[in-house]
Amino acid sequence: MPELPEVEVSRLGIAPHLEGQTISRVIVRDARLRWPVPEAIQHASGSEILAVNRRAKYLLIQLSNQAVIVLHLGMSGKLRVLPATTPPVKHDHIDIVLANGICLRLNDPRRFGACLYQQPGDAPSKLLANLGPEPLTEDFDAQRLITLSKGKQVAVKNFIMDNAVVVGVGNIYANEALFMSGIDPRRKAGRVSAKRYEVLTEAIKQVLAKAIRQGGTTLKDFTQSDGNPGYFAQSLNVYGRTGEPCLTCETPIKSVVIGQRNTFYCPTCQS
DNA sequence: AAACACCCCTGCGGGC
DNA sequence: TGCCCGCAGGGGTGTT
Repeated sequence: MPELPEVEVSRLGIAPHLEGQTISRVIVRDARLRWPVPEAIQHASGSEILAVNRRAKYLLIQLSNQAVIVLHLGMSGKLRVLPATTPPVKHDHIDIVLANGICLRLNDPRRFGACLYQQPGDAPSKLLANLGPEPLTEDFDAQRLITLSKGKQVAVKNFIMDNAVVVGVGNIYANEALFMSGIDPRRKAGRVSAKRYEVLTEAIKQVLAKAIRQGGTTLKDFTQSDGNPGYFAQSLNVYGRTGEPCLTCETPIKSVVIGQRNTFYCPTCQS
C-alpha cells in the first residue's frame, strides 16, 4: 500500500492524537507480522508519547522512557485513531491504547508490516541503517544520483527505488517520476545523463510532495487515518494505465516487468 | 560488489 | 454462483 506519501499522510493524521498522551497498554492480538512483535513492547505502558516521526517508510513513535516504537505498514497496513472500545475487526492486530480512551489501531491483512520496540540498550536496528537521504530534503540532490549511478547496469527505475540511494520512492511514484522526466524506466542507471538526473530529481520531489498534499494515492484500500481516501490516484499519468492513451501524446501506455514489479511508460515520450 | 530471483501473506478481480 | 489464477503499494534474504 503505502509509499512515502501515504506513510507521511498517516503520520500527519495520527500525530496530533498521540503526541503528549500517555500509553496505558498495548494490545497485541496477532504478533505474526513481518517479524514477531516483541514482548518488550509491553514496556511502553506508562510512557508518554513525545513525538511521531518518520524515517523513510518507517514511523517512529518516540517515548518518554527513551524507547521507540517502530512501525512499518508493509503493503497493506493501515493506521486508525479510534475510541479504544471500538470492537476490532479482522486483521486488527495491534492497539496502542492511550490513557484518554483513544487508541492507535494497526490493521494489516497481508502482515508484511512490522511493529518493533527499540530500547536504549538495544543494538541499533539494521532496518534504519544504510538508508539513503529523505527525498524531500536538500540531502537528496541530482549530484547524488549522478555520482552513485556511475557504471551501474541496473535499470534506472530500480536505481531510484533502492533505499540506499534515496528512500521512499516506491513503484507508483518511480513510474510517475520517470514519466515526468521523459526517461525510459528500462534505461541503465549509468546511461542517464547528468542533465536528465537533474530533471528526475526535481520530478521525484514534486510528485512526492504533491501526493502528500492530496492525501496520498488510494488504489484499492489506502485510507487516511480519518478513513478518507487519498486523491492522488486521479493525478496518475502512467501507473496502472496499460493500453490507455498517454495524456501527452495519446500513444498507448506500455507495461513491462522490471525487477519483479510492473512498470508503466509511454514508448513515445520516454527514451 | 552488484544484480537478481524468491519469498513472506491475504484479498480481490477477471476468466471460465 | 463458484473456483482458480494472477496480481498487488515493500523489502529482507540468499544466490549467482
